Amino acid sequence: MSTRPQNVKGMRDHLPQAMMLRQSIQATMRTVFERYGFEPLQTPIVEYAETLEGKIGDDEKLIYRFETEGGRRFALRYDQTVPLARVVAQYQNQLLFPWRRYAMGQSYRGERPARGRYREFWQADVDIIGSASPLADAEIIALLSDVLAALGFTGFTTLLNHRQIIGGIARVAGLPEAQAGGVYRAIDKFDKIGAAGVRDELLRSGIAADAVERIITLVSLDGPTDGVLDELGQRLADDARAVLAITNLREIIAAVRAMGIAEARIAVAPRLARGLSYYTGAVFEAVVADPPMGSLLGGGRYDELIGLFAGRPIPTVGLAFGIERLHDVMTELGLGPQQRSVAQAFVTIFGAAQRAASLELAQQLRHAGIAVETALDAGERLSRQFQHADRRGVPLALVLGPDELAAGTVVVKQLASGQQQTVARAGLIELIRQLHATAGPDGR
RNA sequence: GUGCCUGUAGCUCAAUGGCAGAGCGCCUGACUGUGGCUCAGGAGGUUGUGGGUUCGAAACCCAUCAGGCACCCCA
Repeated sequence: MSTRPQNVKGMRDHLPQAMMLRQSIQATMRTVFERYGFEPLQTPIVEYAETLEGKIGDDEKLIYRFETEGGRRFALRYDQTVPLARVVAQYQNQLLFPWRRYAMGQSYRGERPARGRYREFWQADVDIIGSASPLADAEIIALLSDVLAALGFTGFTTLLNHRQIIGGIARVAGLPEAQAGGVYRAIDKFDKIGAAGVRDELLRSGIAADAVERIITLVSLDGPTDGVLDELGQRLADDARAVLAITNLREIIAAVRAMGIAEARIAVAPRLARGLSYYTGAVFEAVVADPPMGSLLGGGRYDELIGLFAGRPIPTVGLAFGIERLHDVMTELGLGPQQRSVAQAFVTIFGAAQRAASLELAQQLRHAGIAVETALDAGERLSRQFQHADRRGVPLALVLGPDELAAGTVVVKQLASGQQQTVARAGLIELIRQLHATAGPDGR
């Protein structure tokens, strides 16, 4: 190995500062997921290539594949939904449905990396497997609202649509199924290129002008949830599947309201198309206006995918949080824990004569549940030890010198302010906890 | 996968074909029980990498790697 050290393109190293945020994101999610009764599941990153092939459509070229000497073909998972389908099929007789499970882990896609998009990325998936009830959809939407709120987001909106509303729009415009895919892709860009841009794109793809206008009118619908649904109901009244879809959305929204989700948090958006490859019912995603970032999460109902593996229909609704995007956006917004160090206190070593006593003090604190970093060089000047602790972002430095040892006390110095106090050993743990509890927003 | 932009010290950036620099950061000391401030001094570069053009390349050309932006698609 003489080459320069270099991480693989599109795959990130997460240094401690970033990891503290990532771990807090995951811990927050785990707490909320379990509060909604979801159980953890973990599956291997590697699957047999055949398991993944034929499930996600044209994007199969993005799957990382490799082959062993013996000719076994493997693939890195592309998402956590297909592995879920495999697990459901494989352990059908051990699982109780409806089954709520969550999974956090990395997936891999050979895409061109960009901001908020990486070749290795973590997702947190939650799914309710084996229920067609609109209450299941509503549970997922309520959960995602709680997760985003718990992470500190205040300005997010969950956009809702339904696969059969989009399908109905295409059908009402008189488009054959073959042309529908292009229409979906065009209208999904609505937020990016606007109504005029979508109109241009549709016209350029050869769709008749009057059909284009009908589509634009429908996908431009915006405003209060019930108003949009009423309007859709009138304009799509001739399409039976769309009518059912609208009823379904009304049921979901009624349940979401019953769960107390604020009206401002949700919006019916006929322009939301998403990757429609396996979605069959409601689809949703959450977006923040500032900073601009693609969707933070996306999901929907897919009643057929798991059946491909299980051999019988298993209706499922779920979503995936994009941990990379949450991480990037939260970093830009300054959300999440601001602490720079996991350690709450730094135990200095005054000199060789106090080394043993300092180590003993550190252990005493650790066993009391306080995260402690110690100095490692008894010969280092105290000033250097303070400097090191402060640079590391440890809020407190403890000094156990000859005077303190003689008096049975410890000096506790708050590095941010420089204030220090001398406390009896008996009161030390209480003082540290107190200072930690009253620490400012930067953990100090 | 396609197109465009960028890459110089740890970081942010100068130097437009002619001696590789600044600010911040870092190290040492002033300061042997107290970091940040101040002052003095110091270290740090294969100009992403490889090739080419040229008397001479950080600069121009080609390739490659990495990052960003727009497509495509998505978390």
